[in-house]
Amino acid sequence: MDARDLATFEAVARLGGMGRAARELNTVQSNVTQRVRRLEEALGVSLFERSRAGARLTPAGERLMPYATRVEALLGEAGRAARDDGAPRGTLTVGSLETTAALRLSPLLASYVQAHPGVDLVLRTGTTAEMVERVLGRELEGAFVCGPVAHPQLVSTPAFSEELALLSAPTETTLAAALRRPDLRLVILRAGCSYRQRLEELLARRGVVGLRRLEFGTLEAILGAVAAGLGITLMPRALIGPAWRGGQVRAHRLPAAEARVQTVFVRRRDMLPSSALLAFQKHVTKRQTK
Amino acid sequence: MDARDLATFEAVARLGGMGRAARELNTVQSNVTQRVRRLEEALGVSLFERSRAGARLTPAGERLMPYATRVEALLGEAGRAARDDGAPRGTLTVGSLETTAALRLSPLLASYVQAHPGVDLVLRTGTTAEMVERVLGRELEGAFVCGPVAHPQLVSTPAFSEELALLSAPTETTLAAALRRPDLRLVILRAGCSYRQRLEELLARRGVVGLRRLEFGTLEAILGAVAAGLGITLMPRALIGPAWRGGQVRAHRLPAAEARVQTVFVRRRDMLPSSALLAFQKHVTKRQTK
DNA sequence: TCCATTCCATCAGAATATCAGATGAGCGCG
DNA sequence: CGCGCTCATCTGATATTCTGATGGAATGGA
Repeated sequence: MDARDLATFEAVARLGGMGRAARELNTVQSNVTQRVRRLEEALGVSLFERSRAGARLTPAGERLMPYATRVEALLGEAGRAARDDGAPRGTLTVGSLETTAALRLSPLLASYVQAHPGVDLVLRTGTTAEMVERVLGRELEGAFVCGPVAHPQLVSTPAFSEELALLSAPTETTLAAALRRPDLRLVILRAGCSYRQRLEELLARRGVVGLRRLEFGTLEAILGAVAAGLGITLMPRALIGPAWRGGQVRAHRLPAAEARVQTVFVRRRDMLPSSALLAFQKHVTKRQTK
Repeated sequence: MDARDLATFEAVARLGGMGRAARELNTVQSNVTQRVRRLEEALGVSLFERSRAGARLTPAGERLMPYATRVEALLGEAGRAARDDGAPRGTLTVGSLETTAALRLSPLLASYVQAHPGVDLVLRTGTTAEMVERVLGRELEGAFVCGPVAHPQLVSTPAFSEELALLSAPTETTLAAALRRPDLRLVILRAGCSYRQRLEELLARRGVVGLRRLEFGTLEAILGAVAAGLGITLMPRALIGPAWRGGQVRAHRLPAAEARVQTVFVRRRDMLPSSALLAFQKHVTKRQTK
């Protein structure tokens, strides 16, 4: 059984059609048809039900499908294992929450790339949900996300511990006062942000629900909006040093149970970490204990 | 990365030379060279150290090797999974101890092949060590061996429980008397037989060591030899009914702790059992409880 | 009903890849 | 030095794979 036939099969099954698979594989449809046919002949079973709408897996195809993905993953891993001689090199693609990147990662990344000049480091930012999705999809080798993460396919290691603070305009002297404002809004970074969810839970416990939201793409814009009295937000206390010191925003302390948030580093359980990733994790741990 | 290149690589690594691999793969040496070269180019690393003596793995090759075997196994399993629709068919190859085959398996096998006419059943016999080796090497889907078996790659399920008896010529009326004979020999089936080992342990506990051995290939020959006073042997009590009834041999009862032996069915942990094997195991369990 | 669209199957020729066999080079050994 | 062993390289024959065109079947809209 040819691995490339299997990959073709996988694409057809995933995309639900031979033509679509051909486009993804940068080839023509007749080719895909031929590969699938050959696979079917080699196995002696029919893998797809063909119809006007496309191709649908037969029971035999359903049984084969998980193997197709596993073989692909294993071949990829084999290549990495053979190439990787223990000296970190190549491209390391990791993800991070925007806030973590801003607050913790810059010095860490700087010293990492300095220590390992053979590595091309790529950092993607996004929400916890997006990062988890991308790690599962093998787009990222790992990611810093808001913990805890419980997923059977992932293994997570604690990276940082943050204390969150609720920010309001400096004119609100207490948390209670800030929450009493009739035109209160949540100023958030992105729709799926895990701090947003946390903030809403936190407010709900205080009887505040159904607030309007303002969404800004950058941390600076958020701080600016809060300073201007447009609303409140939640973010790591350590991140707001400058703005707070300048008196632009007021940080309201929260009870420890609500304030503490663990940032964890997650990676796929079944993917062997590259030397570059191992060195990265070691780097993180070292910084953390220091 | 092509799976066939990987298989070629695996053969070269295992046999220690391209020419030898070519012979095993039914092709010519130039072809093997080409495939290995392509693999090396694709990976960007050298996999073998070539020399007059053959080809030796480089560190990169060592890292790739386990993946090569895993990919091969996974592809084989994929084919089986796709073909196997739950109705037992195809070839089922199992192993068994000679004694277990004689004592327990004949009716079981008969009813199994009757219940599943689509299955070609192959039974290989040998010692526990041989069977375990073959199961690990995927030559057998599973085997009945002398338990307990503790191997991380194997999973074993109890199949039968035997009571062993020590056999001597009918002229020896007691076990003690039988052991006192100066020209005592062990009559055994094969060199690696697990009953032989057990018998020697058993005798050692009674202060009898260093006995000569007689090795015969069939159970009948062993019983004949014991009947003729050539020596003693150990085998399942249930197996010797006819010979014992005929007064040809005498069976000496052993203490329960020494007499009980579990026959277990072992299979590879990481290999998905075929429907034929599942049906077989179910068959065994049913018979056992009946 | 008819036509455009969207699937998949099939075919034939061109481009590629694979194969076998011959040859060459390196090296140790008698 | 020639023999026997290895692997590398080359070449032409063979096989496979790719492409682009064509055809059929089903669907949905005019």
